[in-house]
Amino acid sequence: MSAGLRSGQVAEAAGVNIQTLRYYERRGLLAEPERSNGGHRLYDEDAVTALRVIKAAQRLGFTLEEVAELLEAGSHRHGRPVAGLQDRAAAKLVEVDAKIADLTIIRTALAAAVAAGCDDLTLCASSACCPIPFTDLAEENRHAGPCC
Amino acid sequence: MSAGLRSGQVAEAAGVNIQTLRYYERRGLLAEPERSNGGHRLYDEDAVTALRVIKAAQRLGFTLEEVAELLEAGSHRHGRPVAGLQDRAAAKLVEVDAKIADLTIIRTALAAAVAAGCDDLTLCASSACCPIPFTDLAEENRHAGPCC
DNA sequence: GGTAAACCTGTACCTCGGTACCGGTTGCAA
DNA sequence: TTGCAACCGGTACCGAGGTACAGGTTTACC
Repeated sequence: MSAGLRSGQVAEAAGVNIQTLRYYERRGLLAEPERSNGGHRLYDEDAVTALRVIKAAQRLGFTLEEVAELLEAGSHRHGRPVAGLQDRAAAKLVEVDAKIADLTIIRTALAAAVAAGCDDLTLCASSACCPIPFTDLAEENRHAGPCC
Repeated sequence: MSAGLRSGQVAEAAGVNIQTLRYYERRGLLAEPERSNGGHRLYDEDAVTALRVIKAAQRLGFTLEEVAELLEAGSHRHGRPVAGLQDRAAAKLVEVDAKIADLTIIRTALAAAVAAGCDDLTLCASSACCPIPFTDLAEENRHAGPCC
């Protein structure tokens, strides 16, 4: 039997590129695996799980840097309290909510543009009866005032 | 009276960097303005509007490339029918809806993680009674099955 | 033992939307 | 006229998350 998974197998199993494995290793997200005599990486099953965790965290909106910190925080929590998953998740929740709110406004504007039959940006911008709230969108002061 | 707006004034008025003006000009998003005898750009008021339009379109989720095409499509629509704002907005609406759906799932997972008091990613991944649906998030087959 | 696929390191490159720096010119006001 | 801010073109760089390629070694199988 083989003494571990080859990098190609791990990449395949986790659905990532082989280069990405090495990239994560460089970034400190993935532990350095054992090596064969010839220097080939030999992973254990946990590596696949680790990759899934990373990908899940990414999908939760964390950057790779944040993921690295989270893994750090989880593994050796000896010393000062690094803000853990708990706190970061709460903070991220706020971010995600904001993003959803943003997208919802955008959705509304898009839907309105479709409904109104807008077909020319510059025309719309000057026609003043166009449902795209240009200025509201351009500036950061979003309060969804009526346009026309 | 001055014969037009200087680039600094336009940048200020539209809330963008001067370099960004030139960048947009290079990308074909902003028309090349008049020049002073010495070669300084002299914009008219429309330039500010144009910038606002670009920024609005960006906030609607269009890339600069798409914005450029939209402006092209709007201005000289002589010849084959380039898909206009109408169609693209509809397509973009679908994208935005998908993004919102994604974020909503993420939101739910984050909220669950906070509620359950998760504080360690790797622990959670192996504990199997953690509310973060790692596999569902990692893979693209999202159907929000229950975790524990 | 031969050979092809997989793997290795290192480095360069990609996209996207800008931003920064450089050395030189112009505009404008005192 | 002098001084300084604003502007010019050109080029390089940022950051995030990878991806690609070159040139060489190792593994696995027949």
